[in-house]
Amino acid sequence: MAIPGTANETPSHVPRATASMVASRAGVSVATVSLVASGKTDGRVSAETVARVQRAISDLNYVVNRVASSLATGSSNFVILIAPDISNSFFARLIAGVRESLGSSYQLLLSVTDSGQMPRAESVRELLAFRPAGLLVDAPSEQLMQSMSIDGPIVLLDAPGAKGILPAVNLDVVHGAEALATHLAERGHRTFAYLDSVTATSTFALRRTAFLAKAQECGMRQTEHIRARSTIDTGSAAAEFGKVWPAWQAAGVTVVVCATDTHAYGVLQTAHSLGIRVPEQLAVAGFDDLPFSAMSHPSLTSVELPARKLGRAAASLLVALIEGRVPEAELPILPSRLIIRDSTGVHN
Amino acid sequence: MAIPGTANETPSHVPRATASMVASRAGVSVATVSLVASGKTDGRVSAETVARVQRAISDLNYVVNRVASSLATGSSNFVILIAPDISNSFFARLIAGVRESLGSSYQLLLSVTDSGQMPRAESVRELLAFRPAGLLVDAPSEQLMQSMSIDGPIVLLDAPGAKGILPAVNLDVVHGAEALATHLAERGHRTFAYLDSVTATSTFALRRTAFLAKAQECGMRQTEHIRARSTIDTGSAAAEFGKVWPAWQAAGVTVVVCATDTHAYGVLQTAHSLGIRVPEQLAVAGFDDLPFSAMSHPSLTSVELPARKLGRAAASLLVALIEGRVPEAELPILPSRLIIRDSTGVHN
DNA sequence: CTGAAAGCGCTTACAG
DNA sequence: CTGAAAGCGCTTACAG
Repeated sequence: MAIPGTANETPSHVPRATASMVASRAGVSVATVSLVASGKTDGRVSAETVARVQRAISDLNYVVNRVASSLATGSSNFVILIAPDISNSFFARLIAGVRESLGSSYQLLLSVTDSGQMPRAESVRELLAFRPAGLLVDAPSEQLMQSMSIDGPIVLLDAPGAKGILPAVNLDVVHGAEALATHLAERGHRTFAYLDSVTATSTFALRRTAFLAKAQECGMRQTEHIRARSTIDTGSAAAEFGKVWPAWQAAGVTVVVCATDTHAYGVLQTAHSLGIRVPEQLAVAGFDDLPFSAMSHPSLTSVELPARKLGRAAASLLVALIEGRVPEAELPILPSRLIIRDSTGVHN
Repeated sequence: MAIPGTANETPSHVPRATASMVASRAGVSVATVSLVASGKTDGRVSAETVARVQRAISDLNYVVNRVASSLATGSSNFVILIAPDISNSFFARLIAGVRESLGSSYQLLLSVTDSGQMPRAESVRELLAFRPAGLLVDAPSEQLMQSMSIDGPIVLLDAPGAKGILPAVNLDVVHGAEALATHLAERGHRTFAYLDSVTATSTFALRRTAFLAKAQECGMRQTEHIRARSTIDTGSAAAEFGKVWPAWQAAGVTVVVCATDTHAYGVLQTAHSLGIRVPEQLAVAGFDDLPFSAMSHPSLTSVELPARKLGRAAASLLVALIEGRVPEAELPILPSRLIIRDSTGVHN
């Protein structure tokens, strides 16, 4: 079979039209073509000329070469969002929010880091080499924040450690984590375990420390074997939980708190296959409140994080920076909310 | 609070270093800087000069401006993947596969269409204006395939209708869909309903038609109210199922087949809240075999689609096209596989 | 209202 | 081994 568009079929690559081709077809200069193509004709180009150029543009299927115009103007119209893990509906909502604020003025392009990896300073530099109008970096590590030099509009998302280093929009993870600790203490839990993410993202550090602090304040205790880690992946979390459960059980653990709902799903899965009853024998909770958490078995108690608002706020701050406007002095901190469901249901 | 890096703090934007700044610091020409920066020095630049230029490069933190080099060479080193819906672990695997084939030679950037939308021809053109090295388009509509002009390396993924129009890598959805129909017929089902995606993606059309054909061949029948649609979203699917269930029930439907597992989760959710027992009263099945399908309640029967392999095959074809190599004549069709779980468990 | 020309920051023959 | 120069396709003052 001949593959369409490849060498074994004579591709017939029509060379892309340039402004000068349009110019000669319309009988004008490239300067005029540029004006027409970018809609800057008001009081500068006669209506008749505009019409003639537009005809030539559509005849030739001309599209302005963004590479050339970026170079000429020193600016571009796309924004890159660097995200550590995209296989998560948290991101779908985040992206939707970013889109809302970006509107039609900027194209959004995503750069996804490899699974379980953090965005690296090196890849940020490579991306910057494309000269995006701005950069959004989700959940960067402390290290990345330190090593990033400010040379262009950039906004961090969900980067609680960014204070004073770079502009950032954050979630109020702390209140949600505290509400969770209080809730568990009220249900009578005394010994908990924490299943963390392997990445050194500061949002995860904050989720953990905020929960731990409040839990201790409420009289809950941790044992030596209190903490385990896995990548943000149901399978890995399930395996990790299976490995540490014997030690946790021996230590009297009655509730496992997970860095993300995705981790929690893994715990539910292994608990189910080991015959551990949830929530009677073991309570489980997570962060994110992914849509699936309402329908897992049992449904999952989770700290809801306002992903869409986060995206919206971050992108609108970025646009302000790009356009040289001074953003409102106070950056919003978006509230989190505890959603109580069956996985922490009984135990009193 | 002063926002770091913004106008209210005197940003101190260090202007980015250019090749000519490096050149004057190292006491060489920009041509030589270019050679050193791109590693083309073999037998062309003396070791001593190379070292001197490299010092200047690191002193000034110089990074080649990709915009300028793209314009100069007429080519870039990034690939854009256009995807209709990313909030789905199918994509995490697809992307991982694409990455594997792209290696370190090309940067991958994703462009996500709005939820429930198909990639539009217009946005493809806008993206092309950035002059990527190549384009990957996942699950395009028939219409998009028709209207896309071949002017650069492009590969479609999961586009069964692309035959002969553009190069594409496809999944063998048909066998999986047929296996599902056979399985359901063996379980004694006679009347089925189909919950489809709203988008006009050809992969969804193929899933449906392949299933329908085989189901009829096996003696199953459809009623007038056989088909419903929703976006690829658990909540919408749940709502849609709730709306059509009375009609389906009246028609004697005993099994609902869904275009994606995400749809199926919605059906499970509504079934649960309506007190419909799955699988005793209603069997449910989907396509994709997302990780969650192994742990939903009940676990979900699904047609597994090899996302990672799809990504790998598509990207390696694209790289071949970019580099002007003639790809193997025969494009692989990647096999699908029926995974039978509890949601179609009994009923005999 | 329109065009000639400089310049964005690179790369690549071409001379030397 | 090294540099001067042209050119990639635009945009934007500047003249007219």
